[in-house]
Amino acid sequence: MDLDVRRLRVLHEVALRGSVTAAAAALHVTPSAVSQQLVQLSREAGHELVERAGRGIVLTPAGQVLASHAREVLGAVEQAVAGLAALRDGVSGTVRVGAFASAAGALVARRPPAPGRSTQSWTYG
Amino acid sequence: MDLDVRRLRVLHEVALRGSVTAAAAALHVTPSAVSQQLVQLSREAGHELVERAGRGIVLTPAGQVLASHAREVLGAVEQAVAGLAALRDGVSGTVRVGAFASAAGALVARRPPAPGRSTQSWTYG
DNA sequence: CATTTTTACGACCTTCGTAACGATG
DNA sequence: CATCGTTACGAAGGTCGTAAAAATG
Repeated sequence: MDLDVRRLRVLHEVALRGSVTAAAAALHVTPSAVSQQLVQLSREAGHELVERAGRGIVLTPAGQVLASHAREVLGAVEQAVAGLAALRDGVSGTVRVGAFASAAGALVARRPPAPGRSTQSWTYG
Repeated sequence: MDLDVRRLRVLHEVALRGSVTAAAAALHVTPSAVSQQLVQLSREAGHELVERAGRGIVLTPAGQVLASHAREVLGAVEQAVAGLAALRDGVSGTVRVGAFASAAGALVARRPPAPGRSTQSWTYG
């Protein structure tokens, strides 16, 4: 039981758009896939996350709580991806820090890695 | 490409323990599985994350950066799980907020949900 | 009856362990 | 040569789409 990112994204999208169909369209999958992921996620979470309301669905309180946490997780993942992209573009990194020290410093508004330390993580982007 | 939580946990464990074998033991899987997950993760990340150093391995700078972000993601997931557990134990939730208002207030050291709002997330545990 | 969600089912993909191999001190 | 990491490969499990069914206004 690991609360997979993919499933959390599904829940987030359902919460955001208010329907399985709309979430499926946004995620470029079928409503069937979204529905199945929700079943699996609620099994993992130990709570019913959505319930039918008329022709659509609404999130249960547990679903709203988990959706809120899902946004945190997705944000952290997004930051990780941004960190890798920054690394790829040479904003950070061992070798290029010296070459781009001043430019990087202005860009990130943070101190560059201390000399002698081969790597250091700081705010990028 | 979604930077799966399971794979980030593998990287974190490798970073923490300094070897594939030790990480595999901690995760109750074989070194083969850890090695394959690292290959897949580095493919997704677009960076080499580890490199052989003598008989063991060391993280590359990119690996260290991603491992740092992995800790953020894992922390967020952990909070989500804690949130669900708290919900299951009745610390939060729509119906029980009124009944346990003062106890919950003391327990969480935060204001309880405003009356009239059916749900609200705040610090628990 | 149109729309939305869910379920049954099969094809495809992923992941793991075993076993063999390669690398290193 | 003992130990650590990687690769080949097959079995087991997971995920998705199609199609059919169920629910609702």
